[in-house]
Amino acid sequence: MSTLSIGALAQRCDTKVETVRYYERIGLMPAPARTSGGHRVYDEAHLKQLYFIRRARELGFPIGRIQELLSLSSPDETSCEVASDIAVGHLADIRQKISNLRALEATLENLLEACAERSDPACPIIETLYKSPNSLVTSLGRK
Amino acid sequence: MSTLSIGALAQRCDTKVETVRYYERIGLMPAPARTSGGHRVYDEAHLKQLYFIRRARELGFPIGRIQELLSLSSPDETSCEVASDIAVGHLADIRQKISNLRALEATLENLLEACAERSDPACPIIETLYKSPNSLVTSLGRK
DNA sequence: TATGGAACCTGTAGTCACTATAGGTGCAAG
DNA sequence: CTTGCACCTATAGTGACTACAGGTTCCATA
Repeated sequence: MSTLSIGALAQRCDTKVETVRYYERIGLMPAPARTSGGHRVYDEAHLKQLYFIRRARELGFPIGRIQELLSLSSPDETSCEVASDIAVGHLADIRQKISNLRALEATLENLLEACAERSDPACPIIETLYKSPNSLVTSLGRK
Repeated sequence: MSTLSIGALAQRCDTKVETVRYYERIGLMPAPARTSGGHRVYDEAHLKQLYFIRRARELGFPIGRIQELLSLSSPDETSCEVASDIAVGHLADIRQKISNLRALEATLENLLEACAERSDPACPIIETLYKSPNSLVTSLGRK
């Protein structure tokens, strides 16, 4: 029954108006009805879908994966297994990123410690960056 | 004495040729000499600078920060303090990212556990994403 | 010296997920 | 009826590259 303008919809989902239009442009949100003047008119179904999208984005799912998740919305066993697979893959990505960032963190900590303790005038950060080309960071996983 | 083609330079720094040209275009690398036919000719100084840039990128420094670090290359105390400040800021960014990712990791783990234990036919991942609009993830830092 | 093919050149567009701007139009309250 | 905010489209910008198209140069071999 209740309809929403794009601004009201965006506000309810903690999104920007431009983002909603962007989702429509890329086909992530369906095109809504329009007023005679051309303003977009949304309904409850749009609201639910935008919630879904925003929550999935909050969890870091890329838009392609969200498309897949949206296409699984008939709740049977198969779709849950597919959704789990998508989430497992995403979790693996997140863990890889965490471990890469931790390696960076350790390296930077070491460099800063060297700066604090330095005796000669050269800056250990600058010096280290100029040094030989083998990897600074102990083990960065492939992307 | 020794000079390098763009391909040789890129290979030595584990970079792609296109990336080297990109760095030149945005002013991160100086424009090198050219052969009569227009091919770029690099020297030792370019090699060192590209090493520097790639190592800093490996550490996740954004290009703007690398510009700043490059401008500090006269090694006196002041420059070391500025470099440390840049690194401290960068370290803070990294730690923020790590903590955001850990929150995501925990949320996804919970969702996957719910999928494994589910009794009704609905998929907990899909269901959760459709639910109310307050934040799924316990505490995500701003930015 | 001729030639073939790899490496190089420029310029442009695509990636991801938005964000921002310019220049205009609709709508609803007062 | 007017004001002014919300809305509209279209386009370009972000970061750090990557990829392509269509052409040119270099150099090692025959």
